[in-house]
Amino acid sequence: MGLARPDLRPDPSLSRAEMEGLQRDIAAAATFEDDHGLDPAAVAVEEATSLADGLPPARDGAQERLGTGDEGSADTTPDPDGPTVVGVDQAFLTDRDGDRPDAAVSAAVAFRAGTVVEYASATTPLSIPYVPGLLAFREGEPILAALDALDADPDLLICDGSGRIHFREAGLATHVGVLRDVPSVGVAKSLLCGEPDEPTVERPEGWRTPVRADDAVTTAEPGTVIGHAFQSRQYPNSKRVNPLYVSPGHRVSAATAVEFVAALCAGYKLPKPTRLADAYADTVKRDAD
DNA sequence: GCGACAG
DNA sequence: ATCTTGTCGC
Repeated sequence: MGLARPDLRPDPSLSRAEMEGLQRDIAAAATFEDDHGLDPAAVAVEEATSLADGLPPARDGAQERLGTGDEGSADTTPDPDGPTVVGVDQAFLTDRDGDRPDAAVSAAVAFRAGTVVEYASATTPLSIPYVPGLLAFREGEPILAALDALDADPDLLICDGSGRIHFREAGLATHVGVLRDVPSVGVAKSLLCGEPDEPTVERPEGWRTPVRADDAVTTAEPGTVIGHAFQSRQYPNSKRVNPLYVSPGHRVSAATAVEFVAALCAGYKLPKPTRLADAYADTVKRDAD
């Protein structure tokens, strides 16, 4: 599957102003409404049962297909032809004294009927530094490379970062979703911009509140709902867990984006596709040492 | 000029 | 994001 919008693909030599202009074009091409035909219940993963949450062995190849689910058991509604949800995340190799070039290890983990069906990864040299608001220019290409290494065709992408919760409504999830024209959702662990309707501290599991555009969001009317703060996990006692900030990437509404994430967290803070992609990227990274 | 800012 | 061991709690 190639790019749906090659005209919106960033050139590595863009100036900052040009990157921001491209983000406005990407936001204009994005759809923040439901256009996927997916039912959150159909993408749900099994609730955490025991300690059976392992990873497969990281092999030399860039990808690996699994014939049968190797984690958990698809006892409820084992629909082999159900929608494919893909989680993407990255690990980084930093340049300690010129030993090796800076690089990103991107991992994509595909789920169907609540279980893993494929792992893929790609290692990409990094040139652009991290700049708040321009994350997609650093991580977008590496993520697309990992998706290229995946045989599965994603029906929904779960990205680690913001989507519509962004200065120009074009965060990482929106960037990747629009370029591939795949429904996508952004899941961030901290808030880039916007204002939650209510304070988010010490909320019970399952709690959520809208995040509205504030003055920092230059492309939306102030007050527009651009995402949600969502308490995916909380402990009865002791330490408190921070909420997630969920926002539409492309072809998903703010309300449905939270429903997808709620169906994918299964008792953990992060969606399972994200957790496994994170762990797989780390595994591949370690093997590179 | 300062603040504030996903990963 | 990354540099890093143990440790407290469910």
